[in-house]
Amino acid sequence: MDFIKNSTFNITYRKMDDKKNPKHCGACISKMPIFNSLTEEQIDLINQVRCRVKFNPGEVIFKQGTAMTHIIVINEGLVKVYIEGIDNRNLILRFVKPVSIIGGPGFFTDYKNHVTTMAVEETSACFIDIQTLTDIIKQNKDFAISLLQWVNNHTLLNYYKFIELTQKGMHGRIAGALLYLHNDVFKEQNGEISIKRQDLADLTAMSKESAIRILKELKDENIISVDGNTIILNKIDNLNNISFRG
Amino acid sequence: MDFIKNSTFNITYRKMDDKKNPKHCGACISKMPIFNSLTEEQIDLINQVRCRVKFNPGEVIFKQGTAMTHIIVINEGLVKVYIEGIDNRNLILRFVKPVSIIGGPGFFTDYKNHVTTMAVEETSACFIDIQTLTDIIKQNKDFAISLLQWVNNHTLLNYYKFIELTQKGMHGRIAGALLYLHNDVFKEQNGEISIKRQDLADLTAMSKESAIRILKELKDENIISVDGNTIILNKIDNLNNISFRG
DNA sequence: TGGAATGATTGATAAATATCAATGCGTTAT
DNA sequence: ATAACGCATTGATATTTATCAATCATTCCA
Repeated sequence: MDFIKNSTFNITYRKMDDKKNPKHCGACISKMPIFNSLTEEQIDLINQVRCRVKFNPGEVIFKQGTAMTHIIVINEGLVKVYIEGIDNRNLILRFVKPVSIIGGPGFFTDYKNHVTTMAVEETSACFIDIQTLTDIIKQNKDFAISLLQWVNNHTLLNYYKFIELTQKGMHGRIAGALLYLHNDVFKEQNGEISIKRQDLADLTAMSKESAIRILKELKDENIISVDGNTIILNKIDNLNNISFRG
Repeated sequence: MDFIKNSTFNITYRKMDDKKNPKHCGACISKMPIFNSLTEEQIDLINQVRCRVKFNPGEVIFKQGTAMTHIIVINEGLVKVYIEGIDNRNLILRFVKPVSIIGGPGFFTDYKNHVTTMAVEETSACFIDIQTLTDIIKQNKDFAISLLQWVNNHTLLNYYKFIELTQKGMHGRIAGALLYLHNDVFKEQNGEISIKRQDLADLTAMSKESAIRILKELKDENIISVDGNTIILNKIDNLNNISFRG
């Protein structure tokens, strides 16, 4: 099971990320409230069908437009979830860190991926096929309700994002994005976050140059410190004010 | 049941909208795919607990921030669903016409209304309490899946809206909004739609003056005709082009 | 070690969009 | 009738934001 035979080239190679592959995925699942209602049997079933894969930074996990055959659980690393929009412009919806599930609005609708998911750091993810998941949902109504709760939570975040993107100026959006990264993505890292300029622009729906300029202003006012992709938030209160004022 | 005693003023008055109140709500429910999987008993239950109310234009049905105690079904009229954002600016998420259900992301999460729903035309709506609906969901897994499908469909529309609002210029957004109103809201009305200027601005996340100016340009090019709140789409292809180009 | 590629930065400029103020125009209330 | 109100319109202007072009730094690779 841990070794895969590639018959085309007649090579036996070790399954990727095998060393860190825990014996049973109950450990991961226990960290996600959405799976609270699963029975032992259902967890076992997931454990049997799941497939763990490692991705390097920049590698696409799901591509927008392809068939949605699996959902994934991020075990390690960091990924960004974004919509590929007009003229090669992307809109980053969120960053996802371990341990979290990534689904999509294609589930129960057209079974397509409507976003692209890309590894930002070295990432390992478990793939769980839609059919298994559907079977479990049909067996377990509490799990269905958990899913509804999960989706509704995301809808709520989308509502906030609508206001963030359409009713705030660039300063407010950048401050909001930095706070989001601090509070939700790079927690417990002492106010230190890490993001590429283009990603910051894609997260706030502005041009890269504009994002850089706002960042520079914040740096000049000592509200943040910048070193490459690392940004240190020196004055959170100040950022909160800027974000709030818009 | 059709008459309500108001004890404070000792007046017996006819329940609003009583005349048009159908005997049983099966008729409405049959028009909404989301309710396909309900049993006769479950439809009867909804029929017993629902409460039909009429609203005048401009009246708020649900107010953002209040407790979410019911979902509604729009039977007649037209409502707008919008987020109340910053500095009294609103963002209209969608218009809803009969027969459709209006829920919200508060369901299964914090049980609050995260949007405001307002009647645009004279509207009648049936209120169904959350508890009854929850009971039915727990009885009927297919209904739970229908709900998931419904929510996911809305998420997908929200994704389109993200791109619409953040990656298109004002011309594209106005054209897109006019086409949305034509295709989804004022269907089968010969290309004639009706909307206030402020609502068009709130739908496209721009100032009212900007919306008016774009509208005037389109009128000067004979792409649309304007008479008060009535707008006639003369050249749909042209609007599609403008919307597509952004 | 010298490109070549990638990403960050800056300045100059143009384009997009909002704001402000004034006016007009119906409808409603007194 | 007249005032008051809400909504639409227009012009002038200010602000916001994107684009373009050039430069710089860093890494990676042959």
